[in-house]
Amino acid sequence: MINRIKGTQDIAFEDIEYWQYIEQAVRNITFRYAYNEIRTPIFEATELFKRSVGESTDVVQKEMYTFDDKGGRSITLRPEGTASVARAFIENSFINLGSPVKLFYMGPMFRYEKPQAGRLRQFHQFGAEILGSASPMADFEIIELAYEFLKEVKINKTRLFINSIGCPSCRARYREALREYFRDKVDGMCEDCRRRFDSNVLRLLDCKIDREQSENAPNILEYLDEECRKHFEDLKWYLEKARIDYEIDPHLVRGLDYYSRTAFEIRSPSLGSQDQIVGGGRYDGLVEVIGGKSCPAVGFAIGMERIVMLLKAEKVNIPTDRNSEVAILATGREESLRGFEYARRLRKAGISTYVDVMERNMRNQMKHAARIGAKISVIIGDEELEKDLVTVKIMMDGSQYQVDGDYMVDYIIDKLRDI
RNA sequence: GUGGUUGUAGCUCAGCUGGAAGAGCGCCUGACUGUGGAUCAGGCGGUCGCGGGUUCGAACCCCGCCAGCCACCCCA
Repeated sequence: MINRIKGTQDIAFEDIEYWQYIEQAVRNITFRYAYNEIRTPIFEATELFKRSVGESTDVVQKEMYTFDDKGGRSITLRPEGTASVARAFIENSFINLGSPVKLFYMGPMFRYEKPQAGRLRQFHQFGAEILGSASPMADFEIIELAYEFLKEVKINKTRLFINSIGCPSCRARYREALREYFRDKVDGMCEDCRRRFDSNVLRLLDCKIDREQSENAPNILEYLDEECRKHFEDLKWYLEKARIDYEIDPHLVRGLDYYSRTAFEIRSPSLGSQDQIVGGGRYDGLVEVIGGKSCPAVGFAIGMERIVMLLKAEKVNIPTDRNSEVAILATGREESLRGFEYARRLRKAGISTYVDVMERNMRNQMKHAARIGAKISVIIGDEELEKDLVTVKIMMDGSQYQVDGDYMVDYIIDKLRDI
């Protein structure tokens, strides 16, 4: 027996309905916000992710699926979507389409991590990006879009956290202040913190073990320069006016290197420890880092399996169109031939039609028709064959009607309307 | 990557101190001569996660590995 790869999943039947529901919501919301879909390759040159995500991040250091292809090129299965979008933006000169460029994507991402509920090695993200606008209006729209998406799929109990991590120069000053603050504390802190003191001081803030140590730490918001502060104030103003509740979390430090100024997350109390469903922020430096002309940008990514988990946890009703509408049951060779003919007519009329292909008796065909949720069964036995009739059975109440074969399709369309 | 926990039929799970692999549900078939969700009967289906070891004998004990789950790390 060959099993699926660790951290991957097969999605079918009941589960696939959640995905189709979510994908439909993505299409609805992005259409209404006038975003354009982009599909990039799921693998890219390794260098792209090293440069954009950041050499020092966990994603690049230990979570990438990287291999050499037969030409000796280092290839990596994309661990996230933004880098590819930025690359495509530069490579195809989308900037000439007029700024800003609003894009969305959805699809599989790959990270070599230890799986647990809500965290997989192949997982799926829906993301949106605005490239070309430095305005807090763009930050606002991105957050609003994520917010409206959650409303669209009927997830309610979420909390939005925002922060600003400033521009590189604010951050440099803040880093100094943090080092000053932690200098005499770090020896008593956990091993990770001691390591991060040098490599990434900001990360000391969200250490769960040494939480109390950072309680009185300097707040990054007090180290923002005038422009960054204004940007953050404007974003908050738009959020407040739109009545989108937010909480400021000065410890919110996004993991990926390319973020600047706005960082935000949406978390849900209905999930376990993997409770973050949306992560996003501004990444004004990214496009330049991977070789384009400097271009401000902001975006988010939403974890689709976490949305599925939430829909289940919150018992959101998912519409289903899985049931076939009509099942064709025939009792013999000639009858079956006629059955296929009638099935073609029904399908041509756009009706989902199931044909039994098991050569079993009427009872068992009927049993199966009921099982798959057929609303109507069309019975073709020797009598119907001879008289060019069909017997139409309404499964819900068991009522039956003999109908001329030529009128069958119209008759069934009519009946389906009432069911 | 670290720690904990679980793994027996498609699903949910029994299986005593180590002594012939089971039930319910589902699936297929029949009772029903052309009619479903009911009943009854029969059948298919298991290398007991995998591999070693201990033992006369292992689903059960020991070791390793694999996979799921939980927490950490990190993140969506």
